[in-house]
Amino acid sequence: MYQGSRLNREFFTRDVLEVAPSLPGKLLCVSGSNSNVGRYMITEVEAYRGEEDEACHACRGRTTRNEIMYHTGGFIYMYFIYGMYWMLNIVAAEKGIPQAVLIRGIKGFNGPGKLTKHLNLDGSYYGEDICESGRIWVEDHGIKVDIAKGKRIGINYAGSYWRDIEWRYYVR
DNA sequence: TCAGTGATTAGG
DNA sequence: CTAATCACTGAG
Repeated sequence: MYQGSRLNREFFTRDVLEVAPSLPGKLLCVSGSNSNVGRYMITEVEAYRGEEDEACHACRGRTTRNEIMYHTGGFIYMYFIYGMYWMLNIVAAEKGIPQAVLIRGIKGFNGPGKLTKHLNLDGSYYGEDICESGRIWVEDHGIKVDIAKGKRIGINYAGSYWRDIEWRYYVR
């Protein structure tokens, strides 16, 4: 079976506006408890970019929850929302710059809450290094996809500039 | 449109 | 300690 190349530190330490649009078409790989590996094509992501971004969790500075966003790119930021759902994010940029990509959809399971539930991703993945981890990583299989972009979802509390900026990228 | 559901956060 | 909030989902 063809093994794609694993995305490395160099890939994730770029600015989130470079990392996010290059993720749709890549394969999210998760090692199950039975040691089988599931591979799922990423179909939709959103970029959250620094303390100035009013929709970013780091917009009010560093907290216990968003601490990992300040690490160098490639670490996983998981958080629990609405009492039910885990959200999967991958940290981007250099150390000290809080940026992350929210994985909103994979082929067959669109919706950030649905995909984490299906893949059994929870808080135990918080801080996992997606460049080195044995249970979650991302591969490039050379799949070419047509990327579209639009406004981010569910951030109506943010000011109009941040609410309307088109930082959601998805497979057309 | 709206409720479910509980961690996180700011503020006393 | 309290109360408000929330990068969602599914039902009506």
